[in-house]
Amino acid sequence: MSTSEKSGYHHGDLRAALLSAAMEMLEAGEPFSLRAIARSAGVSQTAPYRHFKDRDALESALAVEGFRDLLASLGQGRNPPASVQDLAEFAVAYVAFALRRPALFRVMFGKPCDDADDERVKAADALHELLAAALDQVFPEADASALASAGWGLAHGLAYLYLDGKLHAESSGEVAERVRGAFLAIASVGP
Amino acid sequence: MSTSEKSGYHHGDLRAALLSAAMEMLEAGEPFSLRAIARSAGVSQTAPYRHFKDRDALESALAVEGFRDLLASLGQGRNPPASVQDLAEFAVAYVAFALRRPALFRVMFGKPCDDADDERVKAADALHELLAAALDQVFPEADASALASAGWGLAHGLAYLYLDGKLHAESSGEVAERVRGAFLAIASVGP
DNA sequence: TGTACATCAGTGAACGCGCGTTCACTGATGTAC
DNA sequence: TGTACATCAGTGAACGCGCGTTCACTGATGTAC
Repeated sequence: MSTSEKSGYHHGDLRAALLSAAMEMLEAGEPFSLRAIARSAGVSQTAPYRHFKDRDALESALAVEGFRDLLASLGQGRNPPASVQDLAEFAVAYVAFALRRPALFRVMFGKPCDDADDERVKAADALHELLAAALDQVFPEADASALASAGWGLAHGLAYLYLDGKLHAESSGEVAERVRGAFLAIASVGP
Repeated sequence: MSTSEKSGYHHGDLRAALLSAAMEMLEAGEPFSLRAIARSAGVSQTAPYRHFKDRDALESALAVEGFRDLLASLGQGRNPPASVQDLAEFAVAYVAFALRRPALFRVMFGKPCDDADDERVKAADALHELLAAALDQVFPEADASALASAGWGLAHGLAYLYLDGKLHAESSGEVAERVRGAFLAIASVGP
């Protein structure tokens, strides 16, 4: 951030360049390493250490960006949810994000949060809160926390099951339909 | 299997010994590699190649064992489910398994199934079918497939969220309670 | 305005690491006659 | 029963790999006087 703003230095803004190179590599499904990123940013393999303490730091920065993007795609073009159907669309968007950017999704969630990285923890929490707020809006009388965990868990689990090939679908449209169906099915069985 | 039965050979049953060494290492949270497993089985580092084509083959064998164990712990000491409460206990058991054997759980689910490995695919399918059957038993009139995906997704997602530190709980008892709560909460909101 | 100095971004060579896999081999077990 | 042979489980050395990280460095940018 602070680094990103001064430009005109040697490289201009290596930090941002490294992050976007890393994103591209993740997107392309290439294996992710400091050296590869440096290479792809056209810079010596030790240059990243100017901007990131170590591999983990870079990974966390990516995760933070990922959480922001995910939040954005959950929110964009959507009114506050008012019905179970609206909530199902959250799940659909969540799974779609995971399938659109699988490697990034794995980086975001793939390891226990290091409590050390404030930004990362905050970004994950923001997601949780968004979901809780959405559920609270639709079911103000229910236990929002339990519902939020359930909604999140459901979307998250379906995302991973599709990602890991345990559930199968032909197209992204079919995935969306299945996710919607699962969400509505479980929300309507009642005790 | 065929190999496991003849004993009195050089080692007796290296295949089984390697698998159980691998399990122990996973259980102990140690990084998993062919060499480490060979070492820990007290055998030269190339010996495993007698029994497993490559790393993937060994990993798949572990996954298959894992699926069997998971199926067993879902079934054991349980009558066929008759209510939403019973189903919630499935989810509780599922998440408990994941938290009890996190590294194994990641091996089981951590990568797209290679269609090549029949046993592995079958083991994963067996799990899916068990869940579908359970749900069908409780809600015979509903769309069992959508419900099964939902139930599985919910349990799977909660498992990963706890595993990756995105949800937190003090004790395994608390996890169980939260999972149960989430499951019952979402199953009772109705449309 | 010009010079001397401090700061700091990026370099290039090198370290040690464990890994998966191959190869030609040794030596124990089982089998045919 | 004993010998000759085939089979196959396990050995040991070696390959090439990319990785994260360190180190002392160079050279460009900004700053004080």
